[in-house]
Amino acid sequence: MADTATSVSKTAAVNEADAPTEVADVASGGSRRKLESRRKLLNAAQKLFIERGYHETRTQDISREAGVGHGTFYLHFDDKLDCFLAFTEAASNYLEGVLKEPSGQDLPLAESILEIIRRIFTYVGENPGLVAAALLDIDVITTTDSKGRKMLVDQWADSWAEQISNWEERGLVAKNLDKRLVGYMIVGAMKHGGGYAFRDDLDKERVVHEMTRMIVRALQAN
Amino acid sequence: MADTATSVSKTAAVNEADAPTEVADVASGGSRRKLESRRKLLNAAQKLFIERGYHETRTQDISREAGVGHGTFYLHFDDKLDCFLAFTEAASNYLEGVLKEPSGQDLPLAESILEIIRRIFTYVGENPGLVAAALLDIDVITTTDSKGRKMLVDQWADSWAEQISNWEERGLVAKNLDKRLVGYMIVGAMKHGGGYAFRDDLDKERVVHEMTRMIVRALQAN
Amino acid sequence: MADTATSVSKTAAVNEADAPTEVADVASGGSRRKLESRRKLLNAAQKLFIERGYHETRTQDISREAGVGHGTFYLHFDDKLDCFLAFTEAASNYLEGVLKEPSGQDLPLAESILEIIRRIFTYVGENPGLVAAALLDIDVITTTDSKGRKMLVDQWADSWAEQISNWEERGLVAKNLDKRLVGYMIVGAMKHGGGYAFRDDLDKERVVHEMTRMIVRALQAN
Amino acid sequence: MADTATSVSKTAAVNEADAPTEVADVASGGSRRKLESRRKLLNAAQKLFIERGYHETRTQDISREAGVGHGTFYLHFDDKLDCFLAFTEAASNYLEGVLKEPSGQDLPLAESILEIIRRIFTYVGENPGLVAAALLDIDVITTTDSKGRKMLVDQWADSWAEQISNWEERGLVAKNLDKRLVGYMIVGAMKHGGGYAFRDDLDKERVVHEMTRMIVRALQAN
DNA sequence: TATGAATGAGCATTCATTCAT
DNA sequence: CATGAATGAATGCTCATTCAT
Repeated sequence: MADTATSVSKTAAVNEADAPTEVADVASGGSRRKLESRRKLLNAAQKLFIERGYHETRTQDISREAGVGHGTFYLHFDDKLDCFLAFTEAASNYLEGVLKEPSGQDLPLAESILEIIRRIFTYVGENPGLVAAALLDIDVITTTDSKGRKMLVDQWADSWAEQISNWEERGLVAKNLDKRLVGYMIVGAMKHGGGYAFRDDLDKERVVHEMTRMIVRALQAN
Repeated sequence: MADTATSVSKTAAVNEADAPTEVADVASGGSRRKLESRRKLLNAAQKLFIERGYHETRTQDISREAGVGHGTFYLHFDDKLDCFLAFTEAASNYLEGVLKEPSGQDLPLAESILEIIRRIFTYVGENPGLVAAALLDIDVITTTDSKGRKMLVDQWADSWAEQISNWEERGLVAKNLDKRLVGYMIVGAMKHGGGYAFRDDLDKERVVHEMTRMIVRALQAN
Repeated sequence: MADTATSVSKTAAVNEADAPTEVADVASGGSRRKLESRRKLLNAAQKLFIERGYHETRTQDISREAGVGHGTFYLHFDDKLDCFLAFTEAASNYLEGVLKEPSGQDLPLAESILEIIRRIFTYVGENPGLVAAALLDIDVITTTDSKGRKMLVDQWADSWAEQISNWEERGLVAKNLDKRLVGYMIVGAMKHGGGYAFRDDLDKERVVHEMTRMIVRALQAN
Repeated sequence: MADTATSVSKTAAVNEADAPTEVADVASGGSRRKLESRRKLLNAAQKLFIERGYHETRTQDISREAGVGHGTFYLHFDDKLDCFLAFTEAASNYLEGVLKEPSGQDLPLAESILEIIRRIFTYVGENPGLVAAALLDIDVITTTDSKGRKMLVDQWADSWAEQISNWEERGLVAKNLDKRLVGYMIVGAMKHGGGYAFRDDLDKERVVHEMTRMIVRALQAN
């Protein structure tokens, strides 16, 4: 009776029960069914957004791919963007996590960043296209939309800014940087650099190292 | 009276009035009229793409804004993307130019880059939103579309790659960089960093310097 | 404790709370629960149909407003129209009653009609919007629908026709009237006149008198 | 060359070029074509709104029935209601006209009203269902909608109110009537009475006379 | 009985593109 | 060259109704 958990698809965990607010034990009857639908939808959304991009994906396609009725889509999402953002959320959460728990507390900067970037690339590798899609199409909508929804780019830039503050306090990076600006620059660099590496199928390890080296240098004090 | 026409998309001034000086040489009667329409359309396109983005701009709006019949639009552009690319071209040309003629031949790297970035920001400042729009919405379409049209991001990344090769030969930057990758990273950094700076109205001079410093460091050998 | 239930749609009070007195006679356990649901639904329906009209009211809204599951709606009504008609019934019954028992048997016509109209307006006043809504939206569906359901307008016109026959026999109104036609005319006049009076918040007493006067005159022999 | 006129479908003139604002002589090229489309659309709308009512008529059906592309519909009307109102306009105009030019200036009231009602019935007879449809479905939308569009019922009640004022000045009707209220009552009476007469195919002449008699009496002073 | 998740036909509306004039 | 009316496939979203639990 206790802890039925049902923590659906874990692992690289894209669309797992998205932060089961209510401690998620039972998920009795209908609730379980609903969760199941949502998961299907999210999986389908992931697949299609990645393959085709935001504008080229129809809400109907998502429903069909998910194998549920089209009405069901709107049972779970307010609108198309809401679905996109939900799809994005997993990536967002992971990416944020990667930055928040800088592996070893006292690693030198270079190693921290290497670790971060390697993790990101691993994640990206395991969730092919996810990040690329999540980051790319996002521009479609002006950074923050009318309903105040924040795009992944912005969320991630914030995370970087925070992490850089962190490093600054520990004297690892140059002082007086505009962290936000730097955050955006790094996100942009990784997004476009990563996108290119992905498309042209560059050697991952090399890319990871090259990116790391550049970012480390860029951040250094001297 | 002499020296007419052809000035469409030439220098910093993208589609500016270009004072339809008079009759004159190259352009035959009809051709001049055609050029005039195209110019109007491009001006309108620029305005709208910048204000609203690619997807939020209708071809009809462009025609209306330009004050020409809607059919005229398709007299000058194959399709909507063609128009977007034409609008983008001015920026592309300028941006490429900025990178190709690194002001003084023998400036130290830092100064070259400062110069480049300053020029870009000046250009951006003079053509508000142009670059932002040109770079941003582009993601919408997967980098290179079915007709093989290349997006500004890619063009520009290429330009940087070339310039970096250049610097490498002169021993100004680290060796063995994957120039393309670095090109994309810089473009991404500038795009997102610049976008943020623009939106939050940061102090231009400061941004220019911070960006420069970061890029210079990132490229340096040691 | 005696005399319970069944009071749904009985008198002036349409779906009022009807103080679920206690257990008691007729209604078996389950039945009482069912009645309770139905009452909630009818109250919600009344509120919403009046506030928004037929087409602007969703069956889902009714269920939610009633605080019952949406499935429950279809446990009590065949379809949306069925619910609308049930809501309408109370008004219908009352209206019919008003016409059937012309208070004093031997009042002069003018007083009978005054009485009728006053009662109607009182009823309407006590059930704000009820009649208006019940009468108005009805047109939406062609007078008598495929399932042979009769709209309030028609029912009421019939009642008037009957009553006019009555008066005719007693020599109070002109002879040879097409009673049905007259019935419809009166209903129409009251519906639109009443609707206007309601919307513009005219003085009730004055409206009652003016309507009475007009209808009395219209019916008189000479 | 002068006066090309093309005064389309005249007669009981439902959808004729709807008040050709610009004196409508030429209607050169495209303009003529556009007018033609609009007429087709309006004719189709009339047919369908009458046959099926507002809610049961799809904008697509109208386009198909008109033999034009569906997009064309929105070239001529802002939305579905706009189309309905346009369809209604002809009736509105005619009805208003009937009331505004009370044939002989000095006819006795009974004859004026007889004339009015006869005209209306003739019009209705010649445009089967038009008025019925125009008046009926209208309730669907709360009298005056969000865009401030006024329904036929209200327009017509206004016209009657005006005409009654007129008669009052000439001492033909009772004094101190609330003309608006009376206007609505008459419209309601005619709408529902007429609807009934129409549905049950009553003898027109008899209905006209009976209605006239009732209205005349209702309005008289004594 | 009650529930609410699921359904899918249906709908108003948009917009890139074509083409007769 | 220019025009703008016409087009219709496409799309996001709704909602009355069903049904498994």
